[in-house]
This record gives sequence, C-alpha cells and structure tokens, in this order.
Amino acid sequence: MIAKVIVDISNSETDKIFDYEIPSNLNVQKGSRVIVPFGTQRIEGFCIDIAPTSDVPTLKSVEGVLDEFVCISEEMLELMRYMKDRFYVRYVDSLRLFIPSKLRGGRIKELIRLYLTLNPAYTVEEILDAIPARAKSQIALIERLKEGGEYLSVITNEYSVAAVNALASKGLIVKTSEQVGRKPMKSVIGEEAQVKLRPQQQRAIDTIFSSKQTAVLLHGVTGSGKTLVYMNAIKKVLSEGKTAIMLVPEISLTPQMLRNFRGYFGDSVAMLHSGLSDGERFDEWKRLLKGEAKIVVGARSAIFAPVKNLGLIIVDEEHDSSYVSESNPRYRTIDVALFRANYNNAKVVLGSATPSIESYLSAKRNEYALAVMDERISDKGMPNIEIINMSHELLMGNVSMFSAKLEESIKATIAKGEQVMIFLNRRGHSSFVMCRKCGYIAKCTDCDVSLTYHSVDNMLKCHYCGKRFKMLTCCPDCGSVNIKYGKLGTQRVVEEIEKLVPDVKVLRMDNETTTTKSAYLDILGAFASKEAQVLVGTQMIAKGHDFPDVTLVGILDADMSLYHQDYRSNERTFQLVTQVAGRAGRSNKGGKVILQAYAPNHYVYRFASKYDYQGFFEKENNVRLTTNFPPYTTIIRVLMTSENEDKVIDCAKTIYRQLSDFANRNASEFLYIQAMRSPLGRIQNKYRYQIIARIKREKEREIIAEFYDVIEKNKFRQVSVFAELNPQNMA
DNA sequence: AGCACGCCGACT
DNA sequence: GTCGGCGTGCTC
Repeated sequence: MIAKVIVDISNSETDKIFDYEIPSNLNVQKGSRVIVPFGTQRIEGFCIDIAPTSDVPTLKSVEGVLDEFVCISEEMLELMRYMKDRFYVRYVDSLRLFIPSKLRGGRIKELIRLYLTLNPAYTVEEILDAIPARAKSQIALIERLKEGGEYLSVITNEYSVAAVNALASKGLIVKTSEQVGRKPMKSVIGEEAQVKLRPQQQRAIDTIFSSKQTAVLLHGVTGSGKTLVYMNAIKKVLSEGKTAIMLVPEISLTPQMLRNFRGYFGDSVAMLHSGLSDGERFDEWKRLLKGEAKIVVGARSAIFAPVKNLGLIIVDEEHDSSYVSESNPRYRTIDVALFRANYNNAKVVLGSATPSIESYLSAKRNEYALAVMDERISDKGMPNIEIINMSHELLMGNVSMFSAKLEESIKATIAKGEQVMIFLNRRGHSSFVMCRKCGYIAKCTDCDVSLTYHSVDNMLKCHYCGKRFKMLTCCPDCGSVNIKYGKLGTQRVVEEIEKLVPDVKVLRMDNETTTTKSAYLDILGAFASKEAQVLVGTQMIAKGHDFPDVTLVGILDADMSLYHQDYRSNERTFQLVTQVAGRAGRSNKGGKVILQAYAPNHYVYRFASKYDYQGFFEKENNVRLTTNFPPYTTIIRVLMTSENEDKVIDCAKTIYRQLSDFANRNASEFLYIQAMRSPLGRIQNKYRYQIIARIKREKEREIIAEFYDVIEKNKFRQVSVFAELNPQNMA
C-alpha cells in the first residue's frame, strides 16, 4: 500500500503530497504521523491518505509511525483541503494548527510522576536486613517509606538520589509511574450557575435547535444572559452524546468565565488558550481526542480541537476581530466553524450585542437563523451616553484633553468613593522619537516603521519585529542632543488626572504596561480590589472584567478610529463605544458615559449613544451597498514578501499581469485590481508588495480559485506569497 | 527547509 | 593546481 504524505516542513516548495511505500510490518493509517526519508534526511510527516497504487516510478518506504494513536481525523483532513481552497493555507500549516506543538519533533512527554513504595514482596525487616548498616541515608529512606509511599519528586527534596537508585537497583523499593493530567487553572473551582431560563432565553434555545439553517445569529443586548443560553444549549447536545466547542475572544478567557463552565460541566470541560504551558495544552488536547472531555472552551485556535461527534459550536462576541487570524496561517474562524458544523451536521451559534454587518446581513437574508434577546436581566438600563463636542470646548478656550463636563464628573465620582475608567482610542498614535533640530526620526533597521519609546527600560522598540535599540543620547544625523520623545497618550492622561485630583491613584493599561500576560491580570485585579480610583487604557480595557464600582466612563478622542481608510472603521467604532459604555454602571449604583469627539454629529455616535443597533445597521449596510464594499463585494489581497526586493517586484509583476488579464476577460466580475508596494514596505527586513482586487460575490468561489491557481503556478523561489480575504488592515 | 551538485576566485 | 563561495534545483 501507498501512503500519501505531507512532510513537516513549512515551505511552499515542499507543501505537496509525496508517495511512500508502506512496509507490511507498519500500521500506517490515514491521519498517522510518520517518519519518512526525504532527500538525504529523515523527517516527520503526516499520512493524509492511503492508496493502492502510485504514479511515481520509484518509491521510498515509510520508516516508522510516531504515535500509538491516529492524531488527525478524516474530518480534519477534509478541513485541511478546505483551508487550502478558501484561504490559500499550506497543508502543513493547517496540520500544525490541528495538533499541539509539542507533539511534533517527539518533544513531548506526558507528565509522568514516579511514585516510590517499598517492594511489597518483602517485609520491612527483610529490607532493613539487606541494607549495610553504614548506608545511613538508605535506612532513613526506608523508615520514611514505611509510613507510606511518596512521589519521587518529593523524596528527592529530602533524601539523596544515590540512595534511591541504590535501593531501586537492589529491588528493595519500586517505582511506579503514574500519569497525571495537568489541569490548567486547577485553583478555579466550579460555582453553581443560575439555572432558571427566561422566556427569551428559552426561545433562543428553541431557535438554535429547530432552525433549518446551520448557523444562528444570537443578537442579545449586553446583560441579556447569553452565557446561560450557551450553557443550556451545550447541556442539550451533551445529553445527546455529542460534543461542543465554545469560543471566546482571547481576552475574555478570565478565571470567572472558566469558573462558570467548570461549575456547570465539571471535568468534561477542556481549556485551550495561549496561557497554557505546552504540557498543559497537550494534556487537554489528548483528553479531547480520547473523548474524556466533551466540551472545549478556548480562543480562536480551539476551533481545531480534536473532538468527535461535534454537536454545537458557539462563537461568543462573534464580531470580535481576534477571530480573524492576520498572520501565518490566515484563516477566519467563523468559516472554519461553518465547515465543521456542516461536516458534523452540527449547529453554530454566533452571539453578539453588536453583530458584524456581514453576519447580521446573513441573518436578514435568512442564510443564518436569527434569535433576538433585547431584555436585560436586571432592570437597570444601559448607562446614559453624553456626547461632548470638543471643537466647541476648544472655541470656549478649553485646551486640556478633558471637557469641562468630564473634568467635573471625574472629580465628583472620585469624591463619592466610586471608580472611573478613561478609554483612549490611540490607533495610529505612536510615541516616536525625534530630533528637534533636524527632524530625524528613529526608525527600525529592519522595518519601515518608526520606533516607540519605552520608559520602563529606557529602550526604543519596534512594534513590528520586536527588535530593541538603545535610546538615543544625541541625534545620529546632526549630533544635536535636543531629542524630543512623545509620551504615550495614556501616560499623558494619567498625568493630567493626577494634576486634577490630588492624591488620586491611577492605573494605566496599554501596550507598554502589559508586556506580560500576568501584568494584564495584575492591573485588572488591582483595579477590582479598589487599589486605584482610575483606570486609564486603550482598547484593552474595553473588554473583560466587570467592575461594579465603576460609575463613570470617559471616552477620549472617539474619532480616532473613524475616518480611517479601512471600510470597517464605522462598524468598529460603534462596537467599541457600545462595549466601553457597558463598563459603566454594572451594579445598581448606575453610571454614565461621557464621549468626547471632534465630529460629534457622525451617525456612529448618534446610534451608539441610543444603543440603536438596528438603526446603525440600516445606515451602515446602505453605505456598504452604495460604495460596493463587503459584504456586498469581496476584497482579495495577495501579499508577497522577500528579502530580495527585485525578486518580489518581479514576482508581483508576473502574478499581476496574469491576474489582470483574467480580470479583463471577466470585467463584469471585477470592480478593481491593482498591484502596489505595501504601505508598510518592509518588515523584518522583508520587502512587501501586494495585489488588491475587489470582486463581486456571485462568482467569488471561481475567482478565488483562479487567483490561487495563478499564484501556485507563478510562485518564485525566495518569495513568500499569502492571500487574505476582506483584510482588516492593508499594511 | 536542508542539502547536494556545480561552476568561478584566492590560497596551503 | 584545490578549497570553498553560494546560485540552482530537488526531495516520493
């Protein structure tokens, strides 16, 4: 028999199917990981199919099978092919997403703890007799183990390893191995969830299971109890013996959320997220593969969990941009969810208070079923949003970053002993370093971007490649020591507030203060325990914990994300404002939101301040329709990168020539096609060129196929090519 | 991605 | 004369 193998090398040149003879003594199955000879080396590969014959005249043989289990299911192999067709993702890169990284290269060990006991074949006396009297430490160890067995790791803290080995080699004590599953967030214990469903919640569940569409859009306002709907829906599929995937944006994987799930479903919940160690991730993955865990809770990549007999996929906060992978294997989680649901005859629930325009339009067109929950569980309304015209403030002579109203409200709120959150939309603002004399701006040596100053370690950092540089002492061009460095917006806000209110404690949360994962939780924890009265931050503080004592939310420079070249900026601003506003008044103390903008009459604010999603959708949908933007069209972006600029340009020209020929032949389907240097022309010393096309959606599938085909046939050595649909940013 | 094969410059 | 530079091509 012949094994069809994808070798575990992430390179477009090698990303094809290689045939190998299967020796009769090897149990190679579809989905097995194997060792194969490849050129002069031996490498790991994935058997993606078994065939009786091969067209290749001379074959080498599979040399070995790596695991005792089949690690890629038929479903995932199908998904791998789908991802190639849909996202132009290489086979290997898909396969690597499907398995925990530590499985590759044989680098994993299941956590095995050795347990020491006396050899039960002998009595304690016999054992002690067999030990020479001078071996004091061995005797002491036996005395210890007489009381009962103990883990080796504990014993070696108190006794010498030499003693243990000596006794073991004489057979007087025995080591038994015990497999311990590492259970992430062990300290998080379950809490009984509220079980009573409200009529709207029950109706939503009915819609999920009775609709004929695969996907259901659950449009539920903040506080309408979506989580309870999710849990009950999961409970139902579990009772039918099926499994479920619950996806949340990375940031909302808080202990609270996990506690809810553990409380409701106990040990049948597995967790997959970036906070896990490789070992923990592997253990959780294995529990899912073996069917020991039936539910997986996780961020984006948990959509690839190895569950069988899938019944339900929930995508919470479906509009969240973290569901779109913007690097390496570029994929869109919702597309993958729909694929898996269709394959398993399962359901997808897309939940949001502010659905993406795309999803809501699909619901309107009946491609998705729609469930609406517009009642809040508590009768507390959403906080009032007041819009302040900052141009007006300026005219009245207020040049500070706070309007009179916000300034006064901050003071009043702190005086009452309540808390304030200040949200700063800092998109596009970076704190560059500049020479005042000649205008020199510090730039990264490998990327076309200016460097950001980090006060914590007095270093300059590139946000694109992470490279760090010494802070300038003088200008390298003119030698002037008059160096100006812009402060981060958030840092300035903190200083202003400290000037405003004496003795106030202010916490800051942004890129700079949250370099580690724990720093993020530490800051939120400190704010929750009221160590500070004010939290200042960027988008980061928009999501996450509820703080019952926050009664005032200030939004500075709301316009910042508007008037961006990105067609989704209105949508994003609406979502952001709604989300940030939701941070205020989570308890019965109520709360208010003050939004400062220079263009306060924009329809985004009008609808957001009234929490009018419908109104916003109608307006924005109409804009997209008349301007021919997604979801009425599809944007395809082909990005080419290489360290060799001539080669990328050559490659881009070749591919562009063919694609524009194709576009000319199908002019009715194309609105636009153009090749250009990427706005960020160089990152990590790689030059970036791109082709952008906007096409009609009717023949989208065929056109995408043609695009990928042209790329495949014209790819250059030394040039990497990526494709992306409806990109979030074109840089 | 590796690695071999292959054809031009400055060295024991 | 040869050691080795890295350009090019192949890996079932």
